[in-house]
Amino acid sequence: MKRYNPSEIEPKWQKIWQNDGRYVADDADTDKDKFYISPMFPYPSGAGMHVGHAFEHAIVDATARFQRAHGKNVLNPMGWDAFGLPAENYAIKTGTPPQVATQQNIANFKQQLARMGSSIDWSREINTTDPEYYKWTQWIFTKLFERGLAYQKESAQWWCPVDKTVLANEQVEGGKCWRCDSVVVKKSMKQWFFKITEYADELLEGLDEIDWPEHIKTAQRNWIGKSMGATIQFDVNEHDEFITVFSTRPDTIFGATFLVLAPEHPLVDSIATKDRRDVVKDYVLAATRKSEIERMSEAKEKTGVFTGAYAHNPATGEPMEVWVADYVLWGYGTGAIMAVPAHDERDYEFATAFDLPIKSVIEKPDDNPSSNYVYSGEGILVNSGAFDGESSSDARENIVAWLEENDRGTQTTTYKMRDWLVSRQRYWGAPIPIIHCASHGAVAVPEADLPVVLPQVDDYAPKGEGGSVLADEKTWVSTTCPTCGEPALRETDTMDGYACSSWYLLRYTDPNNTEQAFSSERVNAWAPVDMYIGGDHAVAHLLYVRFWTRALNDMGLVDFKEPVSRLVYHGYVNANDGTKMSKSKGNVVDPLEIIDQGYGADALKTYLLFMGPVDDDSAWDSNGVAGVYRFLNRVWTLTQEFHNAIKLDELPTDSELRRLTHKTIKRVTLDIHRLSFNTAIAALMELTNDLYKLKTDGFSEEWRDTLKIVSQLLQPVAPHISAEMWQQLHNGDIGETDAITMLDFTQWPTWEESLIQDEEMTIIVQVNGKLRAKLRTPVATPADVILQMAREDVAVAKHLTGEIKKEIYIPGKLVNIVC
RNA sequence: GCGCGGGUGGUGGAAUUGGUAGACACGAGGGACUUAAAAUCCCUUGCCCAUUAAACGGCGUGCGAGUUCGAUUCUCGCUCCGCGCACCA
Repeated sequence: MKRYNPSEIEPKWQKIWQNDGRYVADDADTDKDKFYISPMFPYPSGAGMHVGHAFEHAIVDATARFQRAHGKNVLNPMGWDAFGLPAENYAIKTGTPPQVATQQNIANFKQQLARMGSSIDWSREINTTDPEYYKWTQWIFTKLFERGLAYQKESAQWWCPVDKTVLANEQVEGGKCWRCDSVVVKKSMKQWFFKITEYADELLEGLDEIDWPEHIKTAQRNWIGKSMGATIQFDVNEHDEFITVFSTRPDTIFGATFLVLAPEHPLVDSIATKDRRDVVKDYVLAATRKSEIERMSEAKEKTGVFTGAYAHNPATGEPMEVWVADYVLWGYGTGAIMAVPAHDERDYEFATAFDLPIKSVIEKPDDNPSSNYVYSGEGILVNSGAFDGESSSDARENIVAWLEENDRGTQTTTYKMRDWLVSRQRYWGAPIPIIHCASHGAVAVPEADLPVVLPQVDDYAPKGEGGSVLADEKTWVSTTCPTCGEPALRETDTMDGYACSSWYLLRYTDPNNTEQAFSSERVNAWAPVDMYIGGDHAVAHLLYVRFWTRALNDMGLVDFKEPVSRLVYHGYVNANDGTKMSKSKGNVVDPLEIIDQGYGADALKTYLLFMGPVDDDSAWDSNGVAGVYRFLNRVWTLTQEFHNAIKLDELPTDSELRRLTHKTIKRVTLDIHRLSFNTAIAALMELTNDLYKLKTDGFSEEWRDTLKIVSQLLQPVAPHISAEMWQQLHNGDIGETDAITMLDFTQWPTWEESLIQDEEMTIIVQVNGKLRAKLRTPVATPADVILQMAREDVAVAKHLTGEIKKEIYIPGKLVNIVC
C-alpha cells in the first residue's frame, strides 16, 4: 500500500502546473463567465512569505479553483508592490542596489508560492518597479496633471525626521510614521498632491454599491468625514474684518457666547489689541512650536488666551470675546469656531476654565437621562428669539435661511479628508514625470518620452533637506522644456508607492501592452475585480484605488466606477498565544518549514482554512496542522484500501453511502460558496469518519464515485492529494496532465436532493420548551400521529404534570407541549 | 469620547429564516495492535449530581431584564475585550 507522502507527490504536480500554462486566463474566451480574483499584491520583503501570506493565498487559490471547477474563466494574477523603504534602507546599509535586492526577493517569493501549489497565471506578473510598468503610472500622473487632479502646493505637511520624507495623512498613525514609528513633525514644503477631495462625495456614495465589509466602509466614511453645516460670519468690532466659522449646529447660534480662533489663524495677529498682543504672541508661538503629538496628548487640558478683540453675535447682537486656543484646529473647517458652551463639551470645558458666559438655548428632552451640564443632543429651542419652540432640525434650516438672507452665512459641507500628498523625498519610487521650466512652470513629460527612468546612483541616503538623492544626479536632472526647448530641470521627488498600487488591478487585464496602460476592451471585459482579498489598508490603498478608478472613468479609459465589487478582508494569523507574530519575539512561522517538516502544502493550506472563519483573527497551533495532516492521511488510506480491495457489485450500505456523499456535496458547495472553508472542511472530515464506519462492510464499485467526489470537493483546498487520488481512481488509465485537466475543469459535482432525504425523520419533543425525547418516525407520518406518539412517550409523559394548554408542531422537526 | 466588531467547553471553533447548544478539530483520558516505541485504529470527554448497576435528573452560550410555546439567535440596560478614528466644531 502506498503511503501518503506529500514531499513526493506535491513537487510532481507542481511541475505540471508550472510547465503547461494551464492557469493562464484566456482573454478570448467569452463563452464562459469571467471571474477575476486577486490578493492584495505583496511587498516582496527580504524575510519572504510568512503564514499570513500563505493564509491569503490559500483563500485565493481555493476560491479560484472552486470557480474554475464551476466553469468560470478565472483570472488569478500575481504581482509585486516592490517600491518602498525597506529595499532602499537595505541599500543604504549594504550598498546593494534596490533593483537587485528586489529581484532576489521576488525570486524567493515566487519559489515559495510555487511550493504552495498556487494556481496563478504567471503570464501576467506585474512588478511596480519595472520601467515598463511605472511608465504607465507616470502616464496616468500626467493625465491627472492635465485635468488639474495632480498639483503642486506649498504647505505644512507631515515630515518623518528619520525617513526624511513627507508622508500622506493616511500614513501617519497616532502622530507617528507608519514605517519607522518615529514621531512626525510639521514642515512647510512645496509638494505634489492628488486632488482626491474632488471625489469626496462620489467616494462616499460609491460605498453603497459595493459588497465590502461594513467596518471598512465605515472606516472610509469616517475618514472622508463629511459634515453638513453652515459657515457663519461674525463682524469684529472696531475692525473692518469678520471671522468666518463653520458649525454643524447653526441651531445653537443664540447660545454662541464667544469665538475661538486656531493659533495659526491669520486674523489672530491683526485683531489682537495692543495690551494683549504680547500675551497672544507668546501663546501662538508656544502652540505652534508644540508638536502635534503634544497637542494631542495634552488634549484634556484646555489652554488659550483672550485677544482683547470683540465680535458680536449676528443673532443676538450681543458682544462676544474673541479667544485663541489650540483646541481649535487650523486644518479643519475655517480654523475658527463659535463657542456654544451650553451644548458642546469642549466649549463648556473652555468656558468654565476661563469663566466665560454659558447660555442654554436647547431644552433637554425630559426622557434624556444624561445628567451632564452640557446637552449636545437635539431638542426644542429656547432663548432663541423668533425661533423659540422649533425643533433643532427645523431651526437649522430656518436659521441658515435667515443667515443667507442677511448675508451672514451659507449652508456648507466640509470634509475631514485632505488631498493626497504624493511626493516623496526618497529614491526608491517612480520619478514624478514633471519638468520645471523657468518660463512654463511645471510641464508634464510627454508620453513619447516616458518612462522617466530612475537612474542608478552611488549613494542612496537621503540628504534630508527637502530633496531626494536624485537632485545630485546632475546629468539626469538637467533636461529641456518639452514646450519651449529651453534648459529645464526634472522634478526630483518620487511618487508614493500607493500611486503604483492604485491601478495595478487594471494592468493585470492587459499586462504586456506596450502601447497603452491597458486596452479598454480588455479592462472592461475583466474588471471590476469580482473578489479582492487582503487584510490591510482599510483606508489608504482601498480609498486610493477607488479614487484613481473614478478619475480614469472620467477620462473615458474604463467604463466602470468601482474597481472592486467584492472585498474579502481576512484576519491575522497570530502566534500560538494570540499575540502578533514578530521577528523580535521569534515566533514567526515560515510556511516552507511546515511543508518541509513533511506535512506538505495541502495540509498547510487546509489547516489555515480550517482554523476559523476567514475574517477572524486566528492563533497558529502546530498541533492543528498535525490534525489536518491526519485527516488527509485518512482520506488517502481509504483510497488505497479501495484501490487494493476486491470490489463487490453492490452492498446493502450503498444507499447510505450515496446519501452521505450527496449530503456532503451540498454542504461543501454551499459552504465554499460563502467562503466558510472551515465548515466545508469539517463536512469532509465528517464524511471521512462515516466512511471509516461503512467500510467495515467492504467496498463496492459505488465507492469509486464517492471517492472521486471526495477528491473533487477536496481539490480547492488540497489540490495535490486530490490530483493524485483522482488519477488513481481512474485506475491509472489517464496520464497526469489529463487527470488534472479533468479535475480542474470538470464540472463541480452536483447533489440530488432526493438522495439526501432520509426515510425517517427525527422529531424533537419538548415539554415547556425543554428537550424530553427524540422520536424517529417515517417521513410521511401525519401530525396527529406524531402528537399522539409524543404525548405517550415515557420520558415525555413523566413531565406532563398538568393539563395540556397548548401543542406546537413544526412539521418534520419538533413538538412542544405546554402544560 | 465617538464609531465598528465581538464575548459559546481546557483550546480553535459549529449551530439556514428564533426550534436537539457544543458539529469538526486540538488537547486530555482509556483501550487495541506491537518485544517496545512511533504510526495507525476504536472508545470517552460542557459542568454538576448520582454510581455496585442504571438517566427518563439539574445547570449551562459575559451579566441583568424583556418579547415568545421556545432565545447563542430578536429588544433594552450593563459589563469586559479587540479594532478604527480621535479636541473634526
